[in-house]
Order: sequence, then structure tokens, then C-alpha cells
Amino acid sequence: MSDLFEPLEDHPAYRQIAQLIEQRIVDRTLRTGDPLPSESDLARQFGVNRSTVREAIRELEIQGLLGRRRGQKRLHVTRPEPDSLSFGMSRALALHDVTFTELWEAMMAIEPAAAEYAATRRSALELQTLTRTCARFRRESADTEAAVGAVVDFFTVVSAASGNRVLALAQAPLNRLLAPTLARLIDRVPQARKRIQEAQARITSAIKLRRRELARTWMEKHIRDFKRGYELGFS
Amino acid sequence: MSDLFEPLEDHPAYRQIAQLIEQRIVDRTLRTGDPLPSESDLARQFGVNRSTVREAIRELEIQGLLGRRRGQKRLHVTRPEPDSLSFGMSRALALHDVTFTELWEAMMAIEPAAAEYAATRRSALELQTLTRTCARFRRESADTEAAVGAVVDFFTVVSAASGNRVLALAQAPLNRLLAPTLARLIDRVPQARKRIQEAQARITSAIKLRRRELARTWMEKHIRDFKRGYELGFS
DNA sequence: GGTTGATTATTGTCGGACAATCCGATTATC
DNA sequence: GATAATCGGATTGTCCGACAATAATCAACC
Repeated sequence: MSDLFEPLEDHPAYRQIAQLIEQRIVDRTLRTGDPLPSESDLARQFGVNRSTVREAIRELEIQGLLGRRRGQKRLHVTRPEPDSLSFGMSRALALHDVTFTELWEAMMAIEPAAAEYAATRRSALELQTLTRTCARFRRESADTEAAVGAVVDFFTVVSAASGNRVLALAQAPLNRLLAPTLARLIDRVPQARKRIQEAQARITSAIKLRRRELARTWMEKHIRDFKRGYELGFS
Repeated sequence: MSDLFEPLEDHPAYRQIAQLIEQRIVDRTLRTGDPLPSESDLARQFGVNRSTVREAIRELEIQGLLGRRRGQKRLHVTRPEPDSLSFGMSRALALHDVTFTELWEAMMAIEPAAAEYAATRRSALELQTLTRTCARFRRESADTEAAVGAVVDFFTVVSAASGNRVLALAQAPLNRLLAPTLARLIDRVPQARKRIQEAQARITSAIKLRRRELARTWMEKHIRDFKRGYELGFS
């Protein structure tokens, strides 16, 4: 049977303060770019000590809601960028020991969709970046580390070009998880480089020509190749 | 022209300390469940003040790497759960003003995949939970808020049953974003309740019978319905 | 006008303090 | 002997006050 009472939660002051500030950010009273009042000022307003305020803003800073520009002292309201979030996400997944299969299935769900939307919505600039990234892999594929970086960047550029920030955010952590496995895969499977190169070329071409289905199909093949390579290289 | 030098980054002590502790967690020197030394002890070890340690700990606590069990004082090493992460993710997306289209496209990529894997891997217990959630929607669909909750839970259970933590993590933030729109949708579109109910029944049945393709297909229809409802209700 | 210098504000860090409360051991009770 | 009450130490949450380093501001100067 379930308990009759829940243990009561305690809300330390620093957490309450963090929530109050967060609320002002979410409801746009504090808008992106606005400077936050100084710590002393906040301490005065909330009627608490500066140390307490400090712990609160540390939370929001970590969550990416507050940040400071390079070499600047005061904090400003910022919008959390996918980069900072994906860091935590991929670390969490790594700590949970996700399997390659799980990663692969997620890629199989997300990357082809991203490619499809990229084909319909990519800008000229994004196409250019994509072409460059593609060329970079061709050029640097001899160096394993650089090659892995180029592959990861390729996926990132495609998801950015998809014009869908939800997909982009979901895609971002996959890269970090893929990198270590991909590095070993490229080294162990001789034909990997050539196959990646061809797939990237096909996908880029499809996105250039705005051929949605083609972009999706080739991305699917590309991802499927990873699984084949994994089975070949790690068994 | 680009600058000759980059501004050098400063690393406050509290950030360095956070990274050092994080490192010990990631490399498993500190393992999940281990208690963290007391704040005073850490301050002694690092040779800094307790306030500084405190700010560092606050970071890791927010990131879900440290946590305390109910009513307990000391911190323990924990693995960040999708719940805590999805909170920040959905908030970030909300602050970026993602459109319904973006959300819908992401759902369309992720949910059918989750349904498919759920059909192959669901446990008996998960099936039971799914059936219950399905029944709950039928029972409480009159109350809009409860209905939305049930729909969200349905998606959550499916993604949990998929046995894929990467997909589950990617799926989690979608729920929070969906909720407000879904609430208005259910109220405005009369046939919405009935259609959701049927779709949930079909999906549940397919997952029960382990019919992968059927589960995917019905989930696709289910999600597509949301878009139709949205176009019907908000134009 | 742009550079330089002085002044002020703000942050990062420190030390110490105290109440509340959790933890563990000891003692009292049945 | 097992359970309950008690008590002291440890730990956290919060406060206060302080100071060096540096960013922001403003005044003087060429």
C-alpha cells in the first residue's frame, strides 16, 4: 500500500531564490540580455545574505539562464544553448552505460528526419558550411581524430540546417556518445572512410538539390552503415 | 581583422573544484551511491573555504550528479535521471520560442520509433502500466487537465518501455512542451478525446501483441492527428 | 577625440559564528 | 535481549564581516 503521507520537502532559501529569479526569466520580466542586479543588491531585495544569493545564482548560471560575456563581471540573462545542455545529457547517458544499440536506434530515428527537413529548409549559407564540412572529412580522414571530428560536425550541421531546434537539441548529445566508438570503428574497419565519404557526398547533394526523400534515404543508409561497421569491428 | 590573442579564461576556484569532483564521478572513483565527504572535509582537502566548496557542490547537485535521499543530510553520488534533465531542456526550448511545427516534427521522429521498440521489448509490468494509463485517460478524459496528464504519461510509459534510454531522454522534454498546447487542443476540438482514446487503444494492443510495425503505424497516425487537431483548432 | 589615471562597484574568496537537525552511541525500560 | 528514550558530536543552512582583484565609471589630460 502507498504511504498516507509524503515526507515534507524542505526548501532552502537558496533554492527558493533561484526559483524566484528563474520565474522572472521565464515570464520575461527579465529578458534575454538584461543585466542581473548585483549580488549585494539581490541580497538586500530578498533580505538574505550575499552567500545565499550566491548559491542561488550559481544554480541558474549552470543551467545556462545566466551567464557573463568574456571578461565581464556582471551576469546577464541568457538563453540556454543546446551545447551546454547536450553536455549534461551525454554525460548522463554515459553514466548510465547506454549501449551502442540504444545510441544507434536513436540516431536512426533522429538523423534521417533532420536530413529530410534540412533538404527542405537549408539556407545557402548552411549548404556552404555543409559542403565545407564534407570536404574537410575528405581532406583529413587520414587522421582518425580529425575524421571523427568531421563526422560529428557533419551531423551537427545537418541538424542545424533542419531548422528544427527540438531535433537539433535531441541530436546534439548523440555526437559526444558516438565519438569514442566511431574512432575505434574507423581504425578497425578499412572501408569505413570511403563509405562515410560517399554517404556524406550523397546526402549533401540531396540537400543541395532539395530532394527530401533522397536525403532521408541516404542518411538512413549512412547510419545503417555504422551498425554494420560496429558488428564487423567489434565481434 | 581577427585579434591576435584570445582573452584568457579565468577559472574561479569553485568551478575548478566542481570539475575535480565531477571527474572523480565520471571516472568512477566515486561510484553511484557513495556518500560525498562533508563540506568541511572537502574544504580541508582542497585547501579552500567551505563557502567555496559549497558553490561547487551546488553546481553538481543541479546537474544531478549529487543528491540527497529524502530527509537525509549528506550528499550522495547519483546518476542524473532523465526527469531532471528534461526539465532544463524543455525550459530552454520554451525560452527559444520553438514552434508547434518543430515540436510536432520531433515527436514524429521519436515517438513512432519508441513505440516500435516498445512492441519488441516491453516487459509484462510495463504492459500493465501502459494499459492502466490508457484506462486512466478513458476514465478521466472529461477533466482537461487530467486528460492531458494521462496523454503525457502514455507517451512516457511507451518511451520507458522501449528499453532505450537515449530515446527516452530525447522524448522526455517533448511532453512538457506538448502539455499546454494539448490542453487547448482538447478543449477546442470536440472529437479529439475519442480519437486519442482509439489511438491509445490500438497502440497498446499492438505493443501487447508485439506487433512492431503496427505499433509504429498507429503511433504515426496518433501524432499526425495532433497536427490535424492543431490546424483545426488554431486557425 | 582618444588616452590615461583615479575612484567606485562588484565579484571571488576567506574566516568565523550559530541554530537546526541528523547520526550514532549510550542509557533506560519493558 | 529487544526496544525506546536520551544525549553529544557532526553536518548543513544561513548569517556576518572582511579584503584583494578587477571591471565599470568618470575625470583629467594631451
